[in-house]
Amino acid sequence: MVHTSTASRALNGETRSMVNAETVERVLAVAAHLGYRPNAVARGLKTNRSQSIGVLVPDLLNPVIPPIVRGIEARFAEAGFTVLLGNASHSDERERLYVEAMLAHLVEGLITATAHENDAALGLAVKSGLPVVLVNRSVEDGRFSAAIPDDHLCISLAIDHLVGLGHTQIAHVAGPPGTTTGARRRESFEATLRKHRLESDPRLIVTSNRYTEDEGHRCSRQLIASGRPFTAIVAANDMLALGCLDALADSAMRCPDDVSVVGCNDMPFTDRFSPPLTTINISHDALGAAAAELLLERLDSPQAPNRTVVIEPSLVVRESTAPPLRGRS
Amino acid sequence: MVHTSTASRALNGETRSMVNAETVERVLAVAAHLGYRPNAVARGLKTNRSQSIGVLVPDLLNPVIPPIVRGIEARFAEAGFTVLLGNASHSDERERLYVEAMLAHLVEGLITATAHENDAALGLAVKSGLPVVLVNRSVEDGRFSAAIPDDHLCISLAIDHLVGLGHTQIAHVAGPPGTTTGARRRESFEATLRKHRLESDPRLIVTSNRYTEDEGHRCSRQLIASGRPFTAIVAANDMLALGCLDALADSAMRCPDDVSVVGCNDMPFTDRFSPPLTTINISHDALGAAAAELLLERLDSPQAPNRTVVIEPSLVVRESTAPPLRGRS
DNA sequence: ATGAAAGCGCTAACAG
DNA sequence: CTGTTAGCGCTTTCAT
Repeated sequence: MVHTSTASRALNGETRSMVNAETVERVLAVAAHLGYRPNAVARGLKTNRSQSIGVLVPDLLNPVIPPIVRGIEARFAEAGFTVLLGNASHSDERERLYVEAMLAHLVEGLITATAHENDAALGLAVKSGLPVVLVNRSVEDGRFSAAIPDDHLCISLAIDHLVGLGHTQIAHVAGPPGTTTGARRRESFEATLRKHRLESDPRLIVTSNRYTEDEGHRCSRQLIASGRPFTAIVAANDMLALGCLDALADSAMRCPDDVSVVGCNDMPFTDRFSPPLTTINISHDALGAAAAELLLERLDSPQAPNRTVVIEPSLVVRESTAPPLRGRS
Repeated sequence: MVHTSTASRALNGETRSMVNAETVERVLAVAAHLGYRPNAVARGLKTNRSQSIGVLVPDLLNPVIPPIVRGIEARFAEAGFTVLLGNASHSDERERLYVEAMLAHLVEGLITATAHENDAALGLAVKSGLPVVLVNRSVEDGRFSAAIPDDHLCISLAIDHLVGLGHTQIAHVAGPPGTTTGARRRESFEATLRKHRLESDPRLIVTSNRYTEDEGHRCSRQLIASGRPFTAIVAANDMLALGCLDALADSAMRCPDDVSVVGCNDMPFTDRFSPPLTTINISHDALGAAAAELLLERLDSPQAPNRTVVIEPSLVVRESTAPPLRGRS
């Protein structure tokens, strides 16, 4: 027979060295025989380490989210952590509730893809001393580590491509200004046009309120209704781009013959749309994996300074872009 | 001042009635003031109720999975439970690891979309006395409650539609035989053809090994190579249908002119494919919600008999189906 | 190298 | 109605 503390030491890899090799073997054998499973809850209570983290997402149905979650989850599974998932459904209230629940379950850290300005839930997490890493979206202050795409490069790849095709009248359907992706891509849009010495007409920039097809549709209609000529649209993401395609079809404008469209994200099946969408590929898996790595780093050394990992996007040319037709405006 | 047990009783809705209303108020006020958050881990240790459940999925990147998870998660969030998510990546080993981890975290139940024949992880969960509910896929024994689509209706809706259009030579790209969706849909395919008094040619049924585009492609090529004439394909799901579309294009056969294709699931964006895919809509949200309800039921009354909730699918006609061309075979 | 004892934060039984 | 006591299963001093 052997006492519980010895057994505990034998079972735990970190303390195994403290105990006689032979005893270790005996304990392990008996444990296996009994189908003993250490109780993570009891351990967590004692050690304050639940071996779990929280992952908060705005909407699982947004196609960019599952690969991010997968990336996070794969890395943490490897590290022996389980993932508590919260789908905030774009509700601040539910977001807060999830953070509360995760805190109650003593998650050791939180990765969130929900960050937006004045994020109360984030404030709560920080106040409670919970390590937080941002993924996909960031916020402007430096309180967090984050894994984000290079928003500027996303837009400049799109514009460079269009300019290379000969476009000079390029419109932008911008993302929600409360998100860094929305705000930064919009800034980059204007900056990149300037770089190409193209005029940036404010009427050719319409801002969406959400990243949805409907909003893309509404914004594009507004663009068309403005009467300002344009031969290409850069949409802040693929969902908006889809809405653009619909609006063009409504107005009997052909894509890419009359208007080229570039999306962003390269979500699944964009290659199968009609026309197949030219877009900017972002590896959302890599985003998730990088966020996981950042949080693991932070758990390891809580004092380390915040870091931002920037994932580099790439242009994917398909059939929604073509040179502008001559003689049209 | 008031003692911890009184505070505990005041804080807990179930026992609140045991304590003076005025005291309750004082406790609540102080708790709020202190930002007190009950420690779910400690409570779990004492009560053996972790207020969490496990959700095991084969692959988050499969478009039918996120809505299922969302459905489950929404219902359980409402009930005050958190969700531990495990992405098994089609690996039995990882599946087992997740079940172990979830057991260690004392989840109160498990919902899994990974069920397949000889599922070791499921066996482990059952042996450990963990309530398990199956979603999307089922297994043939009666050990589990399950929320599944009406597989037979899925296929008969597809075939009825094709027969209505005039097709008589209908092929089937079947799903993996180890899954109930694969096996049952295949049986239903043969049964429904018989119902219509159509010959079921074994060479016009090809079985895939996984629900992927590639497998759909491979199976369709095999169908074409067989030399047997057919004017329509019923694919066991949309991913396989996508592969069919590709294989037809490879062989310079047009869809729907030469061959009609029907998928199953109505995953996101199927309406935007070229051609837009005729398919069978299954509400995966409802599947998830039903599974959640079944597990909650079970947690409430552990002795209740197993139930299977069957979600009714519906036909969505788009442009990948048309009457067969006359004079062709 | 192992045993003994205490305690993580909470709740449940038992008094009072 | 409220306080006291004990203990969930584990880890961690502290002794031995």
